[in-house]
Amino acid sequence: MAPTGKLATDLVQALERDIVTGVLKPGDRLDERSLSERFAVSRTPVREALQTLAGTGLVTTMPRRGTVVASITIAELIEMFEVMAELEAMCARLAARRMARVDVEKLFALSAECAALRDHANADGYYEANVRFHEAIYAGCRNAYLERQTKNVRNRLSPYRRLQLHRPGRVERSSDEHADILKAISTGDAVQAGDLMRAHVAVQGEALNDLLAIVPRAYLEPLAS
Amino acid sequence: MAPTGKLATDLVQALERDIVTGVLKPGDRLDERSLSERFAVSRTPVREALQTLAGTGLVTTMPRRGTVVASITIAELIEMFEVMAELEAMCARLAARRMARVDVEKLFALSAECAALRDHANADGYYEANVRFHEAIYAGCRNAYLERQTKNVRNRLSPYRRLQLHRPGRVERSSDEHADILKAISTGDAVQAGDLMRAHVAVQGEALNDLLAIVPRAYLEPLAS
DNA sequence: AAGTCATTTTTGGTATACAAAAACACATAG
DNA sequence: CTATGTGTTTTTGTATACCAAAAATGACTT
Repeated sequence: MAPTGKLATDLVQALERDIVTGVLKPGDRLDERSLSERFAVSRTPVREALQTLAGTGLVTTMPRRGTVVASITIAELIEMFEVMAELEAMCARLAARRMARVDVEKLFALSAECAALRDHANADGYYEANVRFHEAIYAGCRNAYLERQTKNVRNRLSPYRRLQLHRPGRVERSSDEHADILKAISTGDAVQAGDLMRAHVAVQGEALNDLLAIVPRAYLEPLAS
Repeated sequence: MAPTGKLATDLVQALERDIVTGVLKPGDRLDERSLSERFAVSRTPVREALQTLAGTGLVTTMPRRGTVVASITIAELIEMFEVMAELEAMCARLAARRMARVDVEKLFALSAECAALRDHANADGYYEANVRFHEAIYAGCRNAYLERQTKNVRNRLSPYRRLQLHRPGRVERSSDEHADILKAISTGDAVQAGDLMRAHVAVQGEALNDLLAIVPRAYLEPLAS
């Protein structure tokens, strides 16, 4: 009818946001018809959007059985954290060698922002600042491809990462680690920056056993519910 | 009409193969209608396949301007080799720690296969054996996610990698490096295996300046031809 | 009463049709 | 001769209609 002129790309962005921010939880069904009427478009662009999201791994499409927000098994979660730690370490290592002074200044500001929020018992606020700090380091590696890849893994893990910070004492430790990483970067100690970042990320992966006791059931079940 | 029952997934595989093997070269237009009649399907599954390929980065879709086989600029190529080297190094490092003895035996066989082909002036044959050797190491890291990611980067680089081996002396050196990497893996020296693999892959990236003089023009031009 | 098979219903996959935008070509004017 | 503008053509993007397959439900049989 009224050809909206809006692109299917918008759907990808909207759904991605809903998944990353947790509005849509792993395992949630993504019904093509409901989505099409919710966004006031036909099923075709909805299908294309889901296809794209399936490519990034955010949703899982089982042939003839529909698409759901991707659930990750514990084994996959551990694997992804292992890769994530290495990619972030690489970002930090390269950032220590390549980051411009002016960008390091901005990184100091972001670190201060994190530190300011650490005591406010505001885990969500800290989470946002934390994301900005890490993304500034991704950008600092001066490797756009690495930056994209790292953000992609982060996005897939984000529904699970968010829960991590609710563990007691994690915010404080995280903030301290940020300061150490920043110090290594600002002094150009690439190896140290990489090692610290790897540990900073890996500690979340290592805490997966603890996670088992905290996380809602739906987050952990494999795709076949 | 005749409902094929076959999945659009087949199209992805076919196109992927054509791109990876070089039948379709970077910059080639992928016209939806021609593809649909070539594969005897309608435009819908073709579009879905292209959407999927765009997700993996093998093709580039410019809104309203069609999709082409992804061209990579020199800058992107360097970036991707930088990431590739690190991912493969990680695979080798983990493989040295986790690979089963029986799989190491198979790796020895693959290495011997490479060595056997090194003197046959058969660059394509060596290329295939080389791929199998590397993929065996990916599998050996026992991290399916890392394996997928690494294969993905490799696929995107493959049109450019293939040319590397045609450089004089490269096959021989590559084969020697395989032997050294294998030795480190079989003795469980994880750090050494990682470092050797990183160098093994990175040397191709470092040779990009040489590549400039060899590669066909079409391979290097940015998307906007 | 329970299990199995058939039918119905829902939903995913494909094809076709239509609209809009961009590429192309030709013509005309400067 | 070149450059710009308009009309045509090609092609992408979206909508709708159709078909097939799987899940759900109900009836019949054992």
